[in-house]
Amino acid sequence: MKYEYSAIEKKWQKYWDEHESYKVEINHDKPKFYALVEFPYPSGQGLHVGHPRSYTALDIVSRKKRMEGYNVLYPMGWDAFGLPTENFAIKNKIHPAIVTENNIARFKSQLKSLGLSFDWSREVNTTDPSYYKWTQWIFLQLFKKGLAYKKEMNVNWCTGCKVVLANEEVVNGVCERCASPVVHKVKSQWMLKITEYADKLIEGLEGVDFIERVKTQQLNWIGKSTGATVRFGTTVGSELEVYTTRPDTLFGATYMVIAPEHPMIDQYKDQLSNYDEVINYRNTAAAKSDFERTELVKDKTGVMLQGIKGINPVNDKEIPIFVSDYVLMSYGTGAIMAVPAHDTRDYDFAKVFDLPIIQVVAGGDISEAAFTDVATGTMMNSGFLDGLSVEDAKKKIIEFLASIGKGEPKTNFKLRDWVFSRQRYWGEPIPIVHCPKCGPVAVPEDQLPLLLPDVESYEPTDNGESPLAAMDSFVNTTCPCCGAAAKRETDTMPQWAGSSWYFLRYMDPHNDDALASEEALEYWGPVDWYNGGMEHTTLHLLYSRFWHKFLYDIGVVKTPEPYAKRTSHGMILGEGGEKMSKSRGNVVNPDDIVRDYGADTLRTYEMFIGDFEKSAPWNTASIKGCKRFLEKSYNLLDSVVEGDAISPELERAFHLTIKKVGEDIDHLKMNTALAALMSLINEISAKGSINKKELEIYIKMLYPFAPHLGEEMWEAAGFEGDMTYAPWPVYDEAKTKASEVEIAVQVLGKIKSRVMIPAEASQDEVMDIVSADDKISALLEGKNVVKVIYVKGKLINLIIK
RNA sequence: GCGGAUAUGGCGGAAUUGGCAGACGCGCUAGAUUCAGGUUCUAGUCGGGGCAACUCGGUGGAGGUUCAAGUCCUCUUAUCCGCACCA
Repeated sequence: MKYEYSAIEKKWQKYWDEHESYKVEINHDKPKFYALVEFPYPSGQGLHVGHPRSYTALDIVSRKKRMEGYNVLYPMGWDAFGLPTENFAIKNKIHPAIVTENNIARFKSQLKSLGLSFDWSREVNTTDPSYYKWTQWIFLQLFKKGLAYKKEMNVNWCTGCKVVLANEEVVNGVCERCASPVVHKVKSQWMLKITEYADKLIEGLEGVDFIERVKTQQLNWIGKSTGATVRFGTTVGSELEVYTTRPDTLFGATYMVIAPEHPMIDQYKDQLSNYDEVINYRNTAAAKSDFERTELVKDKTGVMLQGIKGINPVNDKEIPIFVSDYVLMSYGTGAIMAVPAHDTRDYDFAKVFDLPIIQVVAGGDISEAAFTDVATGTMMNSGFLDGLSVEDAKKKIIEFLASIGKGEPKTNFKLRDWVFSRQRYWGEPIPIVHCPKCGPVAVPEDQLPLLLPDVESYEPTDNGESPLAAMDSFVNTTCPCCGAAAKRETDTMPQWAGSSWYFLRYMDPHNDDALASEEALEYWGPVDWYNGGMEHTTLHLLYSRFWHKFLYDIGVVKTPEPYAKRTSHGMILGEGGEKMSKSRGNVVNPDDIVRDYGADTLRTYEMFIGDFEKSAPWNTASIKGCKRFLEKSYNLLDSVVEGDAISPELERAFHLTIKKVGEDIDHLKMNTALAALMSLINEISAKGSINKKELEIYIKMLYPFAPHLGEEMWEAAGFEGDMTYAPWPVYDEAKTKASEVEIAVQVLGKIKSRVMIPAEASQDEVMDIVSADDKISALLEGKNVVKVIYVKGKLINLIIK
């Protein structure tokens, strides 16, 4: 029989659609399993071959879980707000909603052609007012709890997209999306206090099953450090507060540094004899782009303040204060105490300006480099701290500083609050009214969703105002609080908003009274397995954990963490091993592969391509191996014989394969699961026939990988019942063991022979068999066996003299 | 600079976690089938030596631990990915 993949795949896709095969409802009689993949941004380019890698992997997991009796929720939706759509709309004069609709239609038909077992009745779309109603609702809850606030601040302004970017979206000083230079602008922005959740976001990582590098990246991004604030005196009377993680080195502080933007510069303008020089330096530093600033890391620059000195609280010594751009206004207090002997950056600076370097922790060679090891050092040159370990010295100095009112313990984070405003059209309107009397007021919840108005032009404005600001009928309103004339907020939310909670909406997507019902949240939460890309570790994953933790705190969701388990897939690269991109011209379109080889072949190939977590280059030539494997599987139907039990010749192979395939799917090792199935079919081919029972088991194992083919074979072979819920085969551990095994015989660690032995043989019995082996007995001639190492069922190693 | 990962045939990649390196697939070679191309089937395919049984070498490089190392330790090289003056 010829494997007519195209007809088979269309037939079953239609069947699944008509029968709503993967639709699920709450069912308390079954254990639930919630599998989630990151929903795509429906771009104009259509599906990329990278998308199916993640979707197919969790599709396989989901299909197996259904067969194991789980009530499986595997949903899909659209993260559809965003700049590319808006830019396309501007360029082609089509409303972004229409563009979005078209793109979604294309994506959906592409996804359906891959045989993914999504419950399409739960499809969500972040741009749908019935969806963003709840995005806005969550924002209002944050606002009411004081976690959303407006602030005049220096923001990252992308000169290309004409939009404010979050810190997370700026990469090496350029826009992550369009690579245009990013400059700083002062604007009033909505902010979300993610920093308030910094500790909870760290603590929550302990209880979840995330791959290690995801946890590490989140920890690094949050960047918690513990130390102390220390208040130095100054010769102009006031105090200068610094943050340090090394209060133990206070005796070694030989100068101080403040950031160029530090307010004390202007505060003491009159006392500064070189004020002009300092301001000059400040302007030069400000003119440097983020990119230049990072490029010039090694060459320290700065200016000494003339007329003001710092006073070390521990010994009352006067020390100079410098202005330098290696100190950032945005971290700590914008000022540091410099301990060149024990900090690399201070050391570099001290060398440039020829400043004294006083060693206060023993160890290392201070003439060569700063000594920064905190684990081994002992304090020296430090008065009452001398002889203490670094750790003890930290405690003691903090106690001392506290007792004289000059300092206390302090924790700092690298994480900043989330810049939540965007001056663009295609996003959720922020539901706030600005009243001249009452200030910013929440739009009443019964008025949600606050709809995005139809506007003539979506063009971003050069002055940085949102396109919505030009629309008077939207802007002018009355204050919900006092009724006075007021103006609406015209900023919209960033794309990350809708994706920060979409997994909750899947649980109950059509609910108009709540983001999801209590029952649905209780039953489906948390997500049992979430797979997505590494590129979302510090953005989406962190943001959505933050929102979820907030919703937990206000009693909406039932678990403190949204995702019980998180895995990541590697990228699919172009044939040459480079990233697939339009400009390189190496993009593979999944539609072509489906047309030329079939969806099941594409699925199988993407799973077979290599280790799921690593990137792998695409290779069209290799696909045919997977096609052959599916053809061979299909051709099994031609050689079926009767039989209601696994035949003895294949018994062990089947039990081993059931075990291997099942375990490999659970660990996302799809490549080796497929290798095991290929080996099994090779054994079946060698035997020449397959019986009914064997075929049944084989189809069940093949089905999660190639569901269309699985269904077709299941039907053709006349098996009863719904393939989707056919019970997953079980193996018998005892039957995976062979009665006889071949072991390697080593002499002095080198393999010299192989012998067959009974699997349960003792070392003495094995020795008897080995001694009878011609090759070995020849080697043992005239020698003494001084030691024998026997590894059961694997090898025996004879040490002779 | 700091942190993490990776390095195995011509290629993608396996190796039950210290126990027979190269599973599975691609490609390649030879043969069969076919008018031919494609398909399919059979055999072979890490390198050196040998007609062969066999033998020697071999997991980026250099050392080490061990009866035994792709796997553990030390040093080193290359590539990729994070972070990047966070005090």
